Amino acid sequence: MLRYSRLYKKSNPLCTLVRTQRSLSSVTKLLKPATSMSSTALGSSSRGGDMVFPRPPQVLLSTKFEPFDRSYAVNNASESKDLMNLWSLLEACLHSRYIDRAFSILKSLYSVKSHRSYFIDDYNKFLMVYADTQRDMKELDKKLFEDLQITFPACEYNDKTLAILIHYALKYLDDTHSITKHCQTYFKMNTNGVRSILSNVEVLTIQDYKRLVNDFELVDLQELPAEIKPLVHTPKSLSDSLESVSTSEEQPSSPAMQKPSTEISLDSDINPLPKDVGELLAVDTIGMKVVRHTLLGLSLTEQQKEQIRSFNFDTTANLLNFDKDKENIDFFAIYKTLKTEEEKERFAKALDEFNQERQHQLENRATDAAKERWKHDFEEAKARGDLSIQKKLNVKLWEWYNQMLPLVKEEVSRCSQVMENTSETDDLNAQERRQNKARMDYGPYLTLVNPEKMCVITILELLKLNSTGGIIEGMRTARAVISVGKAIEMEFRAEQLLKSESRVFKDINKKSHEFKMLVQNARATFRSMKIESSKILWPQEARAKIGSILISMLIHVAKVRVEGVDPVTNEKIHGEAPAFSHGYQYHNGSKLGVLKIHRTLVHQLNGERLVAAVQPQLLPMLVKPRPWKSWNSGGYYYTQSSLIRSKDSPEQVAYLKAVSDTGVIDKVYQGLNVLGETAWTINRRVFDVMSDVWNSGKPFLEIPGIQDKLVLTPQPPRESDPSVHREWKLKNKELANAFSSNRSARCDANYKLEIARAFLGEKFYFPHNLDFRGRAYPLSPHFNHLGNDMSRGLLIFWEGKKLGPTGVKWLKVHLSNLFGFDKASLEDRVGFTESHIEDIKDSAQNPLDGNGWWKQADKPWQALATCIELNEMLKMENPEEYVSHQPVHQDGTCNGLQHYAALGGDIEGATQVNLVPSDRPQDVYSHVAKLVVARLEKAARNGDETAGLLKDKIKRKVVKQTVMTNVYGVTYIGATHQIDKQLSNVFEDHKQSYELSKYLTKHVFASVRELFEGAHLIQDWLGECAKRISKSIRVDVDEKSFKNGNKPDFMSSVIWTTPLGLPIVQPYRENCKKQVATNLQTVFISDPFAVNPINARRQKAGFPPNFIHSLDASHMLLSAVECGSNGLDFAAVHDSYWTHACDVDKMNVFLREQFIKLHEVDLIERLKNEFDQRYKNYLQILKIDKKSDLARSVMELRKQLSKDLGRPITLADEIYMEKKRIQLLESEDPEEQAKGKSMVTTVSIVGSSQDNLIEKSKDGSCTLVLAPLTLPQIPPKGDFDVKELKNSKYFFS
Amino acid sequence: MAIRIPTAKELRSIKHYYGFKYLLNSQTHESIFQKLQIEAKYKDLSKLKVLDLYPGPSNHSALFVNLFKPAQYMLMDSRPDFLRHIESFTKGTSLQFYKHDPYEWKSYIDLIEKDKLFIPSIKPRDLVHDECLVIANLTGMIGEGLFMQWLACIGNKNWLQKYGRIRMLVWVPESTAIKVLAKPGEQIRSKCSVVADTFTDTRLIATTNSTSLRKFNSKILEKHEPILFPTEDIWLTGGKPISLLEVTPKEHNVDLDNWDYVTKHLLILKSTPLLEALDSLGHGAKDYFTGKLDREFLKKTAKDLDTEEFLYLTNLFDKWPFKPDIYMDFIDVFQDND
DNA sequence: ATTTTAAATACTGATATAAGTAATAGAGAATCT
DNA sequence: AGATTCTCTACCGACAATATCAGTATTTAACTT
Repeated sequence: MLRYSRLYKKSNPLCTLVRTQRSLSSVTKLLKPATSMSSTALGSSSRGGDMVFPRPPQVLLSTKFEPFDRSYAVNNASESKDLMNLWSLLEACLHSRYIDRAFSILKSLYSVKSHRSYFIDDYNKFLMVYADTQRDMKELDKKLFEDLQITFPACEYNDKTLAILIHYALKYLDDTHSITKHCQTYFKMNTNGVRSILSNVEVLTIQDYKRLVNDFELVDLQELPAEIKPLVHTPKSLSDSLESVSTSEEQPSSPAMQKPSTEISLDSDINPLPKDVGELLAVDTIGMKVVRHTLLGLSLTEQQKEQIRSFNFDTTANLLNFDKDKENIDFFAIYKTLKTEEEKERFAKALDEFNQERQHQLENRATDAAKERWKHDFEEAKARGDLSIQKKLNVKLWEWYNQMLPLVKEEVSRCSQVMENTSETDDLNAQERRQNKARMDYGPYLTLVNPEKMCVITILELLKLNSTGGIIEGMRTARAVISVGKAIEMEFRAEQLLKSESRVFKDINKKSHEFKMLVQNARATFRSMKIESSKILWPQEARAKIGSILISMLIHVAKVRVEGVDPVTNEKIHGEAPAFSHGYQYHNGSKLGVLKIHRTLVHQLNGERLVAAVQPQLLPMLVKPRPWKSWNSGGYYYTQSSLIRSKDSPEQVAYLKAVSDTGVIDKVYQGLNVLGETAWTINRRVFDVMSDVWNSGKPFLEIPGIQDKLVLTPQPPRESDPSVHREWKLKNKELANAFSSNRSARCDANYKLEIARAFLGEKFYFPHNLDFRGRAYPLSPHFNHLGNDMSRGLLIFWEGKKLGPTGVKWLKVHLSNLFGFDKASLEDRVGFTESHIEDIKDSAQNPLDGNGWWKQADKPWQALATCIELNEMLKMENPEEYVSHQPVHQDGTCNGLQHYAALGGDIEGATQVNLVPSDRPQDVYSHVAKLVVARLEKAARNGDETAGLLKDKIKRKVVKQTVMTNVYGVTYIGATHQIDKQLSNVFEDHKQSYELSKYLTKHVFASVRELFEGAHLIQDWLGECAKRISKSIRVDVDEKSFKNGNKPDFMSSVIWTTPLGLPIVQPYRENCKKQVATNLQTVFISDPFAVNPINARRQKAGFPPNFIHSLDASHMLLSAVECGSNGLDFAAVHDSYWTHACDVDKMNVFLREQFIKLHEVDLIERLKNEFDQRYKNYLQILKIDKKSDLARSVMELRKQLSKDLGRPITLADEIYMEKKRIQLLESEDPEEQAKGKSMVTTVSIVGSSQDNLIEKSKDGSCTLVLAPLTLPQIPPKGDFDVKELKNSKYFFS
Repeated sequence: MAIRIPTAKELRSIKHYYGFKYLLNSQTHESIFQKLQIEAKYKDLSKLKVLDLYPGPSNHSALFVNLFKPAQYMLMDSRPDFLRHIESFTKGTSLQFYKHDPYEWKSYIDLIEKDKLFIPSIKPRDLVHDECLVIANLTGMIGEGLFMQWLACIGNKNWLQKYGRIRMLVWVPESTAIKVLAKPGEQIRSKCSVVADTFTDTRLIATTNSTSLRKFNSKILEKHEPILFPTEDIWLTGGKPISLLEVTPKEHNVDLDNWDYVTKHLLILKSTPLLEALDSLGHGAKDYFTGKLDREFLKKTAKDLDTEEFLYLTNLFDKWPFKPDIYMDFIDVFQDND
């Protein structure tokens, strides 16, 4: 073992860790005591009733910069980074059972003092694996004793440790007496009660619970966790089936035993499934029979019944229908025909049961499925004797797979050898030794997923990345290696979850529906716990390394038949070449690693459908997403996703984790769950039309046509002028650009259609998560309701609702809106639709052969869908009876400005964005255009020629983009470009139009400012706050960042809490990327755990829009919750809310109520209070007049101090002193407090000065001083009262 | 009559130099011209046409005219801060001034073909052009890039080089000179030194006497015996050192496209043995080349290769039946269209 | 066996790369003298 | 302290430069006492 730790030291962060200890401790000593900061929390949180604005939890307001939460309670960036790496490595080693190395990692973890109190968690993980391998209780006890007494004396066991001991006692001891004795002891040792021990469901199995309760009667049933109870003690009605089930392991396939209480005839074709899939499956197959039975029991047509009878409910064989020629059951069609609610419910239940299983398969067996397809095609080809030169793609892939597999296995076993130190180390040359050393780094990760899967993943990832990253026939190496690494990691997590789940539940069989539900419930809980416990992500470096290893193996084996021309004989010759080739390309003088795909393979890929590459883990879900319960538990079942998409910012995650389980963001969870629970299906009619268009290969609307290969223009003669050459190059780049954007557009459309096809007739859901501002996005890429018009046109609600009187109206309005006719009153919009009834009918009936009216719409596909819906409706005798599935949108009119107007209280602005009731919708863009024209006219009257030239040219369109982007803080120059784009249509001369644009931009800005005066003051205020915060200094700033005795790095990002309690951390920091060596090349990646200096510019520019977005996100989630709890189906695209036509009126009321509720509180004041708390005691650097009294006294003190110190005083010294002063002031000890009060520092002098210090006196010489961070005063608010919104029907319309 | 040489005093009003550096010591200039043996290279000075690009303060221009009285001496510059200066001091002299941007290819077309103000004679390529000389200062920020393009023009035989092998005297930053003059085996051996080797004879005529002098190839220093001048002679002071190169185009017959591809790619892995480095040339390159080259050669690295060896590899590459499409060798910049 | 010293290795940071500054030009921050 | 030169340039979803070497830090080995 000593040897291991030696080896380990050699190549791991441990050494740096130990190194930094010395310098660290001095820093840690200076930190304020932990108690001092929690007292700064905002009052006591009296949370009553419907609290929309919970107080932010205390941790958020700590003035101490805490990049990580409790388990990351480390405040040194490099240390925390090492910790993350160590954890990741520990996890990997434990999974691969490298006990010794794991133990040495534990030792290094133990040596990190700041982490000491959480060390037991790591130890427990180790203990579990250790116990598993040791198989002897005595040994285990001894080991534990030794470890805790001698090796890790400062570490104390906890209840989980005891749970582990109990579990293994139950497992390894065989006589009742010793089990009882052991367990009794363990229970007595509890630290937080027996219940706490028993709550470790990820340790104890159901069997354990049963034995503890029933057999040994060591604990009472009441002590068990709620979800477990029913499984251990089953109600009478279920006990029979349970009884038979629990013994079924001994008698696996006795037909008699498996006869369930329901009356399904059981055929004897229960295929025992491969062992590793787990017993669950075998049983579920029976479950599927139940599903079929249930479905057949519904009132269906004979045809439908026949469909169901012949449908293979075996999910391993029949997952999603990616087959073009095969028709799956159209569940949606069946569902629609059901008459009674009762039947619908029964159907839903059965479908759900079936889908539960399918979802499980989808997420878990994705790679296997791909492999099976290859194999199938290969064998088919072999059977036909058709292994011709132009092999089918899948045949090739299967061959590659088979050649790659042994290489991977070899490498994996090498890694294992190195890890176990069984390899011969003596007679190795330097090269091999180095390689082995590298294996120490990536080995633990490479051994986690089985080689078969890794091969498949590698192949799939590379194919998927074809033609990405601007490479014409290939991809960027950096992207490839990381993608493969990530995919492996994802697979590992899913596998790990599945394995441990079946471990816990393996003793259980389930037959009856109720019992199954119980198990499901317990499983969900279990999953959540499990997911939470595996919080550690692999370091980017490890991903890149294993990715590169696998890719280089694939490169090595993957060959394609190629054709070439012999330059001498000019004959065609054939040969074999690697399918992938690693090389480089230059871009603006920078090298870029490239993985080229051979042209023949690219052509083949272009011909194939993209089925192979669709990432099956991230499709829409067949069952309701797992509800969000904590920061990383929700969404898919086996694929881990986190509540927010943090941009590699540990800070964001830390703040999120801190509130995750405190209940303050429950509204966020609820809102997301509502979004996730909306069931969708594919609009088959629209799909059919699209499919026709697609297959024609011709360009149509936004679908680009099929294109042949890229043809570049021939090179001009060498001796032509350089400018000609330049033209040629540009031309080619343009061609390539057009080609690849066309290609990617067609790919994108292809993905969408493929996914839509697979989900035809299915019921599915979109799991959501949030971006860092709190806006919601579906997790499934490619195809979702946030997509383009095409995606949206394909989607309808699964549930249908009768239109009713208002529904008819709203459906008509919807169509009008889709045509861009949305500035008129609702009545006029209805009129618009009614005046096109014939067009609608034509469009619906002959979408492609008719007049194609729908194609003229702004959003043609959605318009087509709505036309079809309207057409069906019109067929009804009473249109109000029509059951509609079409989502109807209500869009905020310039939502950002709506929030700004509400914050700023601008009456005129509020009117223009429809916060004020009106009989017509206001159009802010036209209004701004009007204001601009007025300005121009005035200027023209004063003899301004430019104004005269422009004043007739100002249309809504010219200003629209600028007004819109103004909310996002567009700069003067950016806006000029936008306007120039518009004006260049009117003015021929480039120069002139640009000049005019510059001029016009000024007026547009001024007009917007005039209209939204209050809003702009707030925008400025937000910007100023962000600027000051991001340029502020924490008193316990890292000493290392005082590089040249100058300013330290600024480290504080802007952090705030949304009205829903979600903490938001702006992630903008300088990106410090480093080169990391991999097998293929070095790649340039940023370390996600590093904490870098702030990017003040982006912090400042980003804060105003981000703050507004955090508000609109809150508004959306609040509305979602409200709609959800009132039984509405709800979906949203940020500021466009969707529901059934009949519910639009209700939704509108809800969303207005929620908006009012949101803005009733003075959000800006709330924000300032939060800032004042959070950034209390932070310092800023100010420029003050050198001649002022204040400056003089500061200089005086500095002189004095430097005399005492015997050297010139630095900024660092001043900060240090201030830190001391604050420490004293916050001390418990009154004596120290008094000392603090009497202490005078440069900061205290400036702080106590009453002057307005803000950067005055530009002239005259200035001096820099430190001052406490102060934020500017909140600008005055206008008179608009948000309550007026209540009756504004055009607010969202 | 001699042209007055601008003094340092009158240059004081010029504020912006766009990063350009000029040697202002007339004495040094004179010895440079001496060393260059202008009279020997341009036998008939009455036919000599000189194009002076980015002349800036232009005191070397005045000196040149005074010394050699060429048939024509054309200055080309367009930097606002220099315009006034050049205009005023060329007035009434035989110096001509063309107010266009030497960076633009179009400027040359305009000068020669449209305005017909400077017409180089067309000379056969077997000899160096003896009636035309280009003097340029490329010490500014864009300088190095432009210099490399001019070298490429020599390869392409286009731009001014289409009139014959026109010699160029180019002021460049010292770092560029060091790079260009690197020889096989050196650490800094790079594409541009291979280009210079292949298409030109390049001599170091003069360079700043600075500490970084040692970074030059010592053999080159020995052979070329450049004139050394102190840093103080450089106008704007305090900047980086500069060097003067004499670039004499060579006649060549190189398969440029393939050659460019091969050298570019091999030099990325310039210290990796060819055995490995060659593989980055395309799918299966390693197999192809290892079959064609002997083991010892494959142990060499790209930075060790001389011109001939690069040409040999280019030839092999061209004969490769499965060679990749060398015109697809660029990256398609991701651009958003919203 | 322990300490000292030299050699070997690992790690970090700097620099060069290609070769029209893509089309645009002004504000604000960072760096240099 | 003051001028000059970089760096961006509307938010989010989003997606990325690399080889080489000099110089330093650390480890290993070699050697001495």
